[in-house]
Amino acid sequence: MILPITPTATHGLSATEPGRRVLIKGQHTKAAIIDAALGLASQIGLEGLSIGAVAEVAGMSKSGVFAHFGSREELQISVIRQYHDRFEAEVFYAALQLPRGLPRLQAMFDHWMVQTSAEIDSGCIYISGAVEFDDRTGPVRDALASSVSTWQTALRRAVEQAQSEGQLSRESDAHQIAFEIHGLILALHYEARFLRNPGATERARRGFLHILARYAQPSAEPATPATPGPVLVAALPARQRASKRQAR
Amino acid sequence: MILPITPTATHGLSATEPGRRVLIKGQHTKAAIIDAALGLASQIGLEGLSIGAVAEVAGMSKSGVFAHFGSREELQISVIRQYHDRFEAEVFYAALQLPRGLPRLQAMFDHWMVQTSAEIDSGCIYISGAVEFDDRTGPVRDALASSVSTWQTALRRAVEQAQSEGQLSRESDAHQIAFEIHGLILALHYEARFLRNPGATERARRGFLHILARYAQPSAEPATPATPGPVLVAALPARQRASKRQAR
DNA sequence: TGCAAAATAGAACGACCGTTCTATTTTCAA
DNA sequence: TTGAAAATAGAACGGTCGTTCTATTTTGCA
Repeated sequence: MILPITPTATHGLSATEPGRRVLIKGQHTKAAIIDAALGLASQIGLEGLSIGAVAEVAGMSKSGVFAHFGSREELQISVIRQYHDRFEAEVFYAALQLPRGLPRLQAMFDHWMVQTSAEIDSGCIYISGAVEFDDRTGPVRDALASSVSTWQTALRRAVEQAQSEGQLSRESDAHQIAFEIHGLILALHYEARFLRNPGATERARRGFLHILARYAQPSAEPATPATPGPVLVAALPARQRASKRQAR
Repeated sequence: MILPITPTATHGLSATEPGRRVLIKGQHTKAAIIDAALGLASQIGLEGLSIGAVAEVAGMSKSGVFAHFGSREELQISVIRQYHDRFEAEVFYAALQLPRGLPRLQAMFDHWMVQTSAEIDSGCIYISGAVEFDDRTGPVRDALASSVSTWQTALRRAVEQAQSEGQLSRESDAHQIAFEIHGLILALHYEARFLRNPGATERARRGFLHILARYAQPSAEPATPATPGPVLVAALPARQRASKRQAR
């Protein structure tokens, strides 16, 4: 999956010959700045990102940081791009190792949950950013929306594959299923991070199983949700990792 | 339902005798300021609330606005209290007119959806505020969290009543159901307000019906919750007073 | 009507912001 | 080793912010 975000000078092939590159020092520094900025933005939001604060964390001067980006917006976009890459690697690519259909969809949700749970302390810029750039326009909002949309499309495709595999009802609406899954993640983030309610993780996991049960194969429509029993809960292995590296 | 928010000088019984009060002009002004501030905070968030901007909207001087609150935090808290009252009236009290159990729960969700849909343009401070005050402490966060918790408790109680009425499975977890409903509202807000995806409203509505079906009492009529029709929504008179004190 | 109290305005403060400009230091190919 | 280019620092700018202080106007009971 290719990023829809337009790449800029980030990718570090340095001049002279194409093919031979020496990572100039400035690019190491820039990467370090972006890491620091991502950490900061996760906590206080993209809007809270001040160049002075980033400079302090990175151990540089304001103007030193600024020179790498040319504007605060470009710094914010770099942070979004970095988050996109990380999210893609740890949630999307990691799940691609499993066979398409339900296992892959389950893995996507699991990794998404792991990511979100890790962000209960750090914060998620896909969520905070959505609130901050609700009614704004411009390149930062565009980068954010495009990044989120890419992920949503991938998730929806996984649902559709589970339908083609005959594991989810073909009559159901993949958009609808993705929407309900997204709601679980948002509720998890809200209740765990803001309200500090324990148990939110387990509720999100159960909610996912409910959705699967609700849309499970029986071609018949809604009504009886296939599994009348209590919760059916942790039926599947709460997490399965084939080989890939752990999230953190 | 009593606000858990500690009341301050807002409630306007003016001096001399208790019982006789003349609404002094300052209190009218203060109410107008809070209205202006709520409108502003809905759009740009509680953190974006600047006294200068509020003053401009209210047609006053910065110091004139400031004098009514003594601090920006107190202004923010006043805004939260005002939103709380409005939300309570239009979502909670309005639903109390319907018989307890499923009809009332359905009405709560409907009014919540109406409220949220109206906020697709204006924004919802329960959602934006949660992101802004995630990892902060202090009175503003406390007021916000307390207000949200009050509503969540009311929602959960409505679920429990539907269980006692035999309309939802008694074995199911009311907390879990409320969590899933909350997720739908959050997803609606995210997709409609940030991503501008059409169809989010319909998906939230369907998701709610799915939840009801999933937790329906196996014995009673499942799947068809009261009114299968499209909107059913703005049926009730958006507000009623007088009988306030019920609720428990 | 008078007059204290309340309400409001206006200017100024220190702090932080993004950005610009100018030096200085560091890097690295020739 | 040299020297141009890249990287970084530091000071300063205009702007906005919450808040304070002081002065003026408005209010509403006696």
